[in-house]
Amino acid sequence: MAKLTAWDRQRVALRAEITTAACALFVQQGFEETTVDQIVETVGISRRSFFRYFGSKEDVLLGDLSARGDAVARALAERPDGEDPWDALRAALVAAAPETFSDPVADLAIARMMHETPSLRARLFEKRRHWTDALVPLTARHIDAPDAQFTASAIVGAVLSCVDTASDAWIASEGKADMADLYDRAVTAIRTPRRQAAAGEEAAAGQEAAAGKEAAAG
Amino acid sequence: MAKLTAWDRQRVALRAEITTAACALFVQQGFEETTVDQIVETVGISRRSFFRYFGSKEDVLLGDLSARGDAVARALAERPDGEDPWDALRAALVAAAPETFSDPVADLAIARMMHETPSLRARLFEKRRHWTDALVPLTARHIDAPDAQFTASAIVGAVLSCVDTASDAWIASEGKADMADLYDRAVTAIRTPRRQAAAGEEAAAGQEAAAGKEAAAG
DNA sequence: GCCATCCTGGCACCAAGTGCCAGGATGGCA
DNA sequence: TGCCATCCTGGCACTTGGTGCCAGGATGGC
Repeated sequence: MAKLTAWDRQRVALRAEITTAACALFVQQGFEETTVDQIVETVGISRRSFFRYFGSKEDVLLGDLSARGDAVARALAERPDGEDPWDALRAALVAAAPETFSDPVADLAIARMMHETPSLRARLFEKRRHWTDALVPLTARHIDAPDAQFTASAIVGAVLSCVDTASDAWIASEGKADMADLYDRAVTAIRTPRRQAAAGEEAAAGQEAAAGKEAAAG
Repeated sequence: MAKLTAWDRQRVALRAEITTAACALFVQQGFEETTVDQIVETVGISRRSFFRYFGSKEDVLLGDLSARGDAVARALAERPDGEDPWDALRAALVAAAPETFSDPVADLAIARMMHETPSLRARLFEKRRHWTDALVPLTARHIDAPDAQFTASAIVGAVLSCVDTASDAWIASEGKADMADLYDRAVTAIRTPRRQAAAGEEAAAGQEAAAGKEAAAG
């Protein structure tokens, strides 16, 4: 199967070299301040070739993120049938964690950069949107309700939102906090009822309409 | 106070004219397929002036979104002190609803465009990130816990995620569904316990754990 | 009527991407 | 060993969004 030609080796090596050089420049002088021409010059390849290896400057940092999304989806697909959707998603996230949020030190700088650079955030969200598309149908399988698809969308959205919240806190903690713990705390924060009255009202609002009138109130 | 000079009038009128012309082109041939030069030519102004009125092509559609965010923040600030954060946020959203998600027909096309165009989605998320920054401290006020800030982040994130889910469904329904109803259903979907076992485990993870010691666990 | 202020257009410029084409390295095959 | 298809590369030209700069015209207070 693995017939590695000289091209393949060269390609992998060059791709790695570009990534290394680019990351060094990014960390050193910032993402937006680093131009593709600079990267190209450092590595010693042509501008045109760079864009053959990476579709965009952002892809140098976000390239393998799609693969990570696939890993989560694969892990989710293997969860047992009757499992609670939250548990299934959490397990899938953890299963893909070795490549999702481990890595020791230098990743903090990268993470902070993604956190602070608009164009990186934008691409990140874009990739994550594809995760969502893959995750929603797989999650719907864990929900028995007439509107399983809708419920699944809401849950997947909330889960990814919790991942975000956890990431933010993780970065704020200088990478010292534990990601899984932060995630669990975020989920707890949104799922724990804060007042009984509210819980009662929301339960009543549930499946059936409940709205329409509130819309008019606005 | 309102000393409207000829400049002001001209500015407002021109801005509106640009918006109208641009939207027409966008709807007609798509957002990405429409170039700034085309817009400029239709309106009869210079390219340079266009970018004086709108910081980017996307801003033509997303320009007033920051104002909407401010409206939500203002509404949230006026909520009574002891109120449940979810209720407060919902009320704030509804209070700002007249400019947040009313508008009858043509908005569906715009909404769908925002939903489908990557660069628009990106800017949208960017704007919404500013909402978050404004909303989190205002929400923390409604939470009494040692980690109110973190909890508030999680809740605001989840609420906006629900708005997203609702928007998606609203678009999917061709604008026929009721936004407030969809939002409530999304919140219910993520806050309703699906299995008791999971609830117990999550509750155990809860409140304490501010930071620090769990870091070692990682 | 004079002058500061504001807005405009036009120019040059930068950075990210893309399409196209010629040329060189690679590897299968005779 | 030589031949040929394949793949990759570099370079060029081009498009698009966006910005800095500067000269010139309209506006409005005095």
